[in-house]
Amino acid sequence: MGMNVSTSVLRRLNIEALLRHAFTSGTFTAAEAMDATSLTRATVLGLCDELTAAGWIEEVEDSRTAGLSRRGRPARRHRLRSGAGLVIGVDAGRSGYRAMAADLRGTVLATGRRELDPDVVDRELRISTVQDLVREVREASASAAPLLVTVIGIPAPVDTRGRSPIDVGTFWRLMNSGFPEHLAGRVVVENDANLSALAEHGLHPEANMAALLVGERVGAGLIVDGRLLHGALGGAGEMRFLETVLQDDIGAEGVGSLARRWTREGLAAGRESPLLAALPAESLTAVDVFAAAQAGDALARDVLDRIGERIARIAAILVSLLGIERIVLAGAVASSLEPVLVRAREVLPDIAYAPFPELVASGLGRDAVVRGAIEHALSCLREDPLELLELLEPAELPDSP
Amino acid sequence: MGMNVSTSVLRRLNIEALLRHAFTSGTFTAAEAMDATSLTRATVLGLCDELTAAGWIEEVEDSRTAGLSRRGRPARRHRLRSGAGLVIGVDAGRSGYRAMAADLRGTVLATGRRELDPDVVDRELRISTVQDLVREVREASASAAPLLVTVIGIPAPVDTRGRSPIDVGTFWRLMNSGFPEHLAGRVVVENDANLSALAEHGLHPEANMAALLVGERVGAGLIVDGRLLHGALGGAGEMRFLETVLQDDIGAEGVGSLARRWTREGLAAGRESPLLAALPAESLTAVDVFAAAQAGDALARDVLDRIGERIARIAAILVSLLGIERIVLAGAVASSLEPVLVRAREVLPDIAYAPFPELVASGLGRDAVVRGAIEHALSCLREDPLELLELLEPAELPDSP
DNA sequence: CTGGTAAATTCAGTTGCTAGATTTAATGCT
DNA sequence: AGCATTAAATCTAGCAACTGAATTTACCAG
Repeated sequence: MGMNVSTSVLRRLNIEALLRHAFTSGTFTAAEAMDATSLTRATVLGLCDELTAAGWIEEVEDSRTAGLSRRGRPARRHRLRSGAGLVIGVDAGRSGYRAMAADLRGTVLATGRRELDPDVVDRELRISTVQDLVREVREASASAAPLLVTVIGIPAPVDTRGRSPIDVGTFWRLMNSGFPEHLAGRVVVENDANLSALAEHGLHPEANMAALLVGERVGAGLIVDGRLLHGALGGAGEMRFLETVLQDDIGAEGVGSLARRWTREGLAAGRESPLLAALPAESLTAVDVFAAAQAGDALARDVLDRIGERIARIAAILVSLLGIERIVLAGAVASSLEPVLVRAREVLPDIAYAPFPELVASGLGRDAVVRGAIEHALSCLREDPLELLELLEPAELPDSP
Repeated sequence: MGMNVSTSVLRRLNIEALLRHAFTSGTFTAAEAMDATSLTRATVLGLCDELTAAGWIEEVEDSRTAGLSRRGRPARRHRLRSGAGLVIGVDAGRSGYRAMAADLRGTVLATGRRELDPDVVDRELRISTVQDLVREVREASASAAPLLVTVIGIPAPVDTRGRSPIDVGTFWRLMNSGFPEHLAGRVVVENDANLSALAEHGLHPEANMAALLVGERVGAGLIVDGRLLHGALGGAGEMRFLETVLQDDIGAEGVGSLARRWTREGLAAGRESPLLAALPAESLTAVDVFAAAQAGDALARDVLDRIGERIARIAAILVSLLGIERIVLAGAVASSLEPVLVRAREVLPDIAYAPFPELVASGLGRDAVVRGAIEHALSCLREDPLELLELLEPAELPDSP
């Protein structure tokens, strides 16, 4: 059809504003959109009709049927058509991948996962695994909607342009396996801790917050003044400095690693711990330590306390240097972290100044990164709805369904 | 005078784009503006005429007279009229104020200063001093141009909205003395270290850099991903965490303070230092220590080395946690800091990982904050040229020629 | 003086918004 | 049932402001 190729600047601007309103608010009336876009009713309704015809929004029950108004002519109501597009989030971790497909309202339609041998260094394999997984969740989502954005979280620094630095080994390069070139549509690569931060930010928006991804290593996703930080070479949130600053050689080791290390050291130093001593030292995990502490084991409790103190130190730095108000600990062990956090909150007043940051454990568990990926995909859309709309334009916008 | 009150959205947008181009590029031709704004020649020239009539831009010698083109009809050239507006920057320090007035191209037209007793706690006095000083530099600038923006740098945390937290004492509140309510026009309050960072950023733009203001206390201005960080309560750049992290009670003490402290401690511990021991302990300053080190005094050199090591620790944290690439040390002592920086660069490889940040001393000396204030004022204009244009509109933009 | 180049100017044509009048949809009161 | 009331949708003319193309201007070189 005769859809003008170079749609006027103004028109684009207005469509964008309306679409953004549709993304942010749920269902909306013309009057609300008029407030949001400062356009006339005539214009808003005209655009709504067009967007409806194009399939981006849909008309829902009017305000009276919905019980929202009593007098006067009922207002027509529209909302973003959740099925207008699909987004996919992938947590491309070291030892396994998780993916989710969601609609435009963030409703998860399908999930999938793959295990990977963390020690196998095979770029091709990682790429094809992600390709497979994306195809799988897309099919499982049973949605004919076009795939708008795919966000991939990787355990390596990522700069504002999605690139990872060349590290001494090949690890980062392996993790950031050039996904955009090997997947269809718009692909965004982001650091995993950053995505956790976005996930938590989505649940509880706060302008200055951090997510600490505490698995085998600690990595932070930092949100300051409402924006995610990347830094040179994507280095923001890197925690190696702890090594020299805290004058030990522990550095950025995470909860898993520290729990094992300090338990072994304690046992080697002859500490009594019937529960932990009974376990084979080689297969000892953080989960065992948490369980032992729960059961009252003194060594286990000490270990968790030390971990809590370390978290508190990190918190003290983040709150002072960056004005962080809320720190969320995420990762597989997040749900067990409460005893660690209790200790951290306890010592914080001794090593930092008020106001202290809120210290909480993530409720998202293993899904934090994937959820963040979905969240990020949706916020890309919210920020620039037109760009995406144009990505598909060839087939789109012609005739009403 | 029939200028439509609600000038069309599109028109505003285009004027803004053109004005921004005028701010960023120096002199420009219609063709350049067409590229920048993606408008037609007809439109660009129309807007140029209007803006010229309104006094915001001016026509300068054409491209042939300027020797820029040989063939064809010479292109008309325009540029921002530097005299169209005035900006003022103030460094409202604890013990004295400095101010500068500059035109729209950043050329300094006048400077002024006032000394203040740092121990006098008098809000009214501080306000009236700034009012005086602003009036003084404005008059000294001999410019009839309207004052568009005044930026004031203060030694207290300032959040994104220009507010300082209520501290335990009244110091911060005293520093942030509600200037916007007591000065004419648009007034922006910003932290002094942040302004130093902007000053350095203006001279040598780098997306990830920090300014360390090292006077009696250390404070950092942090620029990450090209943006200044503020954090909750304006706390970003706060260095108190050093106190507990480095396990000493020195905390955020600056070069001046540390030089005195460590020299006294050295002397008290019986270190030999004919040069420094000769000076009265009470009036000893950092300048004396720098001079002694220059003259070969061993104690003085040790003190400077220790300061250098401390700077290196801070650098190690900033580069790792935030991906900072360049750290500029600013403040009154900046010009003497080279020996400190030499030591800092020397130890950095031992306590941090490559790539190391560039460590340099500011060349701006005592003017760093005021310069940053001017820089910030101009970038406010660059970001949103229309807002300012509208602030004065009453007399402006009346009839078409 | 003429041809060539590159810009400025002019002007009709078009887009897409706004403002205001009119119409429509529903309820409540008499 | 009929009519007033409310609030929205729709229709219409009017207009601002941009684009595109044709035309004119400015200047140089030969």
